[in-house]
Amino acid sequence: MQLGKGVEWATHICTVLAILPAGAGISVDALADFFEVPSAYLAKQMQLLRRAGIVASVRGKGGGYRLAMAVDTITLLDIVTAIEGPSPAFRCTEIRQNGPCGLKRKDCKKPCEIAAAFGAAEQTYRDALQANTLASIMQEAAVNSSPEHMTAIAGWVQKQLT
Amino acid sequence: MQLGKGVEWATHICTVLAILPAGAGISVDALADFFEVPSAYLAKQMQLLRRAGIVASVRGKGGGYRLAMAVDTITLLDIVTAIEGPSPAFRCTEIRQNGPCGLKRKDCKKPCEIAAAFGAAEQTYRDALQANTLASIMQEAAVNSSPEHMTAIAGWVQKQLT
DNA sequence: TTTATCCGGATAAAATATATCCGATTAAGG
DNA sequence: CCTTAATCGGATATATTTTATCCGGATAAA
Repeated sequence: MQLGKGVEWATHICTVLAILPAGAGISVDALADFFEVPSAYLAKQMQLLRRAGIVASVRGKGGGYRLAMAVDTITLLDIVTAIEGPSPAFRCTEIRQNGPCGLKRKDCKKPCEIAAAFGAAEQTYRDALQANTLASIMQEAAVNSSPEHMTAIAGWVQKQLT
Repeated sequence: MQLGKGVEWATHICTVLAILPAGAGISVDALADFFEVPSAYLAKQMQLLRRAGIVASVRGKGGGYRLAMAVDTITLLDIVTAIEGPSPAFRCTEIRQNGPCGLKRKDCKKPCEIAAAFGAAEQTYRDALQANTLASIMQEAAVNSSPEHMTAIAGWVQKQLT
């Protein structure tokens, strides 16, 4: 069970978009350079974020991506769902309906105990992700980072806008 | 992010092994028939369970698989870890060390806030799975199942032992 | 018009999940 | 001892997903 790389990329990128001046955008190529990830593939992940309403894009020269929501309303769950889709990790194929002792479909309106347990566990996972907003992530990062690093990032962002 | 089918299969199969008379075993082919899953592939999953110490196998005629641990000591987490391996779903590739503002490796002894948040969320998931033992799953199933279904399964198991 | 940028689809390579097969090994039973 | 039944382990094959690239089109600024 693995999350795609896009989840890590998208989350880090949201933290960069979060420090953009209001109204400004930044290009996919610039973001790809910043993290040294393939830009063509990153572009795909950015489109997923856009379709989820997390970021917005502006076409044409001087365009780019910016956040489309307030940082305290974007959660890690939002990002994961945007990139990975909403389908749960545990796939119940209803094998209890198979074989010589298989149950009839009408007797399977409720999920089996196993599917229920996995579903509940995944819900705790989603809840934990939802408790982390982009704002809270950035606040922690601000506490843990050196001032030099933060000014370096701010300087790089500034340079992209010229 | 998806769990393999083996997780579902293995969990259901453990519930069948749990109702075997002490010391008895059941073959992979019989288990595959019971759930209508491909036996050759199921055999692979059973080997993973065996290497994890969850089940034991007896070779030769009359052999087969049986549980190797008490039902109240086998958790869903044990089964998932046996089948899927121990590696976490979120893969941190340390992209904070990349690019023009990349951090030095020595400044990255602690995981970043993003990796930490995902790690904590996965821990809640594992904790939730660990809270479900095979015993508790079977107790719930006993409450929810019809007596007819349970006797049908018991009868099928009996037939395999002859 | 030129340049920069996102959009969407087509395509392809790589990795993983799914599935099958077969020889080796082991044990029960005649 | 010999045959038969059964698992083990490795090799192999197929399908699906992930990762990645490319290109033509749309859009907007200079």
